[in-house]
Amino acid sequence: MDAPLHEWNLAPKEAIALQALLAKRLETVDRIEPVQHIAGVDIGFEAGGEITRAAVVVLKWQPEAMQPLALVEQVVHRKPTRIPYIPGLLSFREIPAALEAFAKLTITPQLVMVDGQGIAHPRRLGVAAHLGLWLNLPTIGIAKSRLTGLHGKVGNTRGDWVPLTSGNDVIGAVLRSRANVKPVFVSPGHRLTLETSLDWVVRCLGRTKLPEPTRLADRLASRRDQK
DNA sequence: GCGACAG
DNA sequence: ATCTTGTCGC
Repeated sequence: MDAPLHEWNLAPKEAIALQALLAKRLETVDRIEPVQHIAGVDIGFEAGGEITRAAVVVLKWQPEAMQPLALVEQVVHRKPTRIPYIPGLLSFREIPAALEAFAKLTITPQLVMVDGQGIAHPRRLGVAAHLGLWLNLPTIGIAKSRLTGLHGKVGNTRGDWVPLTSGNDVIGAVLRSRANVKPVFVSPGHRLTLETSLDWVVRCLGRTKLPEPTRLADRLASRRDQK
């Protein structure tokens, strides 16, 4: 990569231009190694937003076991927040802390699930897509609400989904991950198709709304007694 | 000009 | 995201 990826304090105008450039580097086909470990990422804020907190969990994928996902590593990393939240520019605020958290891991996952959008973004570079480029790993965005795109009604059966579109493009899916609960917005980030992304999200679902990787990362982040 | 707007 | 208790429902 030779574009100024190291810039996390760009003015909004420059950040927006960089997103458009980086989006062209995303790989939209499956390029994923045999999955042995899956990471889940969740970023939150403390002290009125002054501190950014990144929580990363690594789960072992063992499809033949009764419990196919087992927690094997977890990291919580904090660092001062540099820029405010601006819709569409979330990755510039969250990724610095996420990268430092990943640097602390002893295991390198083959797949990463992120709390936020993948390509379901105005310039096709949500936080999951942006992070995928940095890590050079397949990523999937799982967001709890919509940022952009249009969609029809989703069935109420677990696994039902409808496409999330932008003009003639399908940029993601609205997935009913659990009956009677608001659906989640799934979109590929880097090195995966939407179909493969949905497969993995569904495979990682327990009886909860969020797939295990991001659910456990969320839970880890909210625990008040981590070191 | 008027809304919408991931976390 | 975060500030925050109890409470309704499967």
